[in-house]
Amino acid sequence: MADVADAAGVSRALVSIVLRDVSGASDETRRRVRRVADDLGYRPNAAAQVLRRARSGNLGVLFSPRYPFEVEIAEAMYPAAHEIGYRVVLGAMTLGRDLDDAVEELLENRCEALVIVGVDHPDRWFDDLKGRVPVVRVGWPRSGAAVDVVHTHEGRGVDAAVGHLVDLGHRSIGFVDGGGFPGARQRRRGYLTGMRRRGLQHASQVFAGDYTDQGGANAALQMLAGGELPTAVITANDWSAIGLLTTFLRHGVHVPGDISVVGYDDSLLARRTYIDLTTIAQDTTQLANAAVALATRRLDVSVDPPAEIVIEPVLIVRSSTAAPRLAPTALDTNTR
Amino acid sequence: MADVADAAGVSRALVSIVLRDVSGASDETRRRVRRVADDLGYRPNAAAQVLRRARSGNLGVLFSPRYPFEVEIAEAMYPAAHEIGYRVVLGAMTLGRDLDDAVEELLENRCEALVIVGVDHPDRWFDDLKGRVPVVRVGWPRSGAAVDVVHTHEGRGVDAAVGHLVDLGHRSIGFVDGGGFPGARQRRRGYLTGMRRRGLQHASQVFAGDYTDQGGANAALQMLAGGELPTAVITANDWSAIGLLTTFLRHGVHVPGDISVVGYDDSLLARRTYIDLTTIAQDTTQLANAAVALATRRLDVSVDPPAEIVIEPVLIVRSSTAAPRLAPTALDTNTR
DNA sequence: GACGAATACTAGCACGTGCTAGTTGATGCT
DNA sequence: AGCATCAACTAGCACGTGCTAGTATTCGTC
Repeated sequence: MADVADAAGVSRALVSIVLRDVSGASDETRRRVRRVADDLGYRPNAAAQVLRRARSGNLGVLFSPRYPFEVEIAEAMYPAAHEIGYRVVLGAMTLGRDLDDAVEELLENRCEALVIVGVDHPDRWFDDLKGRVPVVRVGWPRSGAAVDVVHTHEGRGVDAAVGHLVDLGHRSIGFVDGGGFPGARQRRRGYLTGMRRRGLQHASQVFAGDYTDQGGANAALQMLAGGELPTAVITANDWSAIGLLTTFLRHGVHVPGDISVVGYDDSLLARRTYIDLTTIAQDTTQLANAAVALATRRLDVSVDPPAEIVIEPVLIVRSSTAAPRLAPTALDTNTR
Repeated sequence: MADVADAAGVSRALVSIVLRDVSGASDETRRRVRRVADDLGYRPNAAAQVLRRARSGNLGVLFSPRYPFEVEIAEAMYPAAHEIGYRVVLGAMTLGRDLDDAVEELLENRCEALVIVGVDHPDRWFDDLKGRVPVVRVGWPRSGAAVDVVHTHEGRGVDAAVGHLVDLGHRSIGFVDGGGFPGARQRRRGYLTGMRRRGLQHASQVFAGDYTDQGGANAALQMLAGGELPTAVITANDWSAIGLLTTFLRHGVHVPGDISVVGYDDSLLARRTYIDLTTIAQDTTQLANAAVALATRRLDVSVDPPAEIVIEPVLIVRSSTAAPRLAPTALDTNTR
């Protein structure tokens, strides 16, 4: 900056004024300083800016790159944060780099608030962290921790899926569970409640799962081994649905001919024409905007009661669901 | 830091000495200062450190979250960078946030070097950028730009795949192209050369693709529409293979019964038991280590000739490839 | 022509840290 | 005792920026 000032023949302070776009410089000087800065390839030093300014403008986003839905949320954080003048700092949790490492780094970078996507940790941990920096959890319903939370109304989405399938004529509807992952319990509850509400509690079947495609594949194998298949399956997320669907196809079970499949998340994969999965959409843009809103609100007023923003899910009907066949078909489960 | 110094009854400089773990403090004081720092929840200010130190220790990694293989590379950068005392700063290219924005941000964060994963841009752009900061490209073979490059020996991997299929007895082997994406041209050339070397140039068939699952799915549809299927297909990457494979399954074409499929990358998805894809492995750990090595070498000696590190690919045989059926089968392409 | 007000610009401190150049006090050696 | 050496510690500057408090200069008004 001093170089720019010298080259333009003005003071360092004036360069600062011009580059920050605040009043206090004539249009002509403004143009000259801008030109000199460009010519010299000047680039502001973010470290010095953070040091000097009270605020860093950094918003830390913690996520696991190996879970595609978390990646989608992280992506959606960019426009959401940018809109209100914050910049996103990604904190990836990968092998050999756990949550604590990632948090430590973000705090050292003076992130003003943290958005934590899909992390399961003891309430106490969140309470401790919350004492040091505003924290917003995304994708996980309110727990015992007094932390701001944004999530979709998990249960209602699954309930809508049950309704959709029942309307199509299905009665035997299975559910692939999400294990201990974010929102999984709520989705399972939504399924069980939805079935009960329609007098189908006796037809409820929950299969183990863990939000991964592999888990979905295993669930499919379990169904195939169990004799009679349900006529429809709702899965805890899209990835489970992909694994399940692919495994069914591999065994000659047609979707939706033999069995209907519903996912959850409306991830990019679900929209592919060759998958074309009926699924429950979580609006990542809305989730991200809400998360940013909560985080920045905490910065202004340190309101005590933790907030909870619930986004409405929307059922997206594609071609992986259809009416069940009237007569049960002999299944060729030995195809491979 | 001043607070810690006051609380411990020592000077600020001594606290700095203790926390940086350099000589110049007694063991007893060391312990006391450490305890006080912990009690006060002291956390070094990264901005101030960067400002004061000559070097930031930051290594910028540019990638697109929507391409899973790039995400895997980015993940692998963490241990590679950490090992030599660098910290990774992720620069994500997403919708509405292009390469230039991401680069700008990383430079403002005073990244000492940039690792650019799978970006196609004019040579001139890289040459310009290179003038400002050391740049290493990952996953893209050397181009006209005088920039350090790390990639696998693309062609050799595909050639090995052709050999594997020919050994199994295949003669009609198709290839799904990767369009203009990183390494695609080299992979296609490897295929064509591999076929020619084995006297099968007349049986070469290249189908359009773009490294996406959707592209693979389209290629499969094109093959199905084209009448006689090849007995095996090599795809430009795993995602193309997934789309292709799923589409085949959907149309009642069994893999590997009716057609063998080979991918490229050995991504996490290829390893799933329900996919179990024969594929050409790119060692992300090796790629990441090489990238870090090149980047830091540039920092020490500004050597002129751009370096190129080529990693050997390895063919991983799984269950998506098998010997072709002797008699051509009537294909039920109307199943759905 | 004097004066207040507005405009255009500058001097210099502060942010939190690393590091150089010290100072102090103890120890060993002649 | 006198001196060199060393460990243990401290004072204070510098990094690049933002911002407050200031100084010239111009302009409009009576």
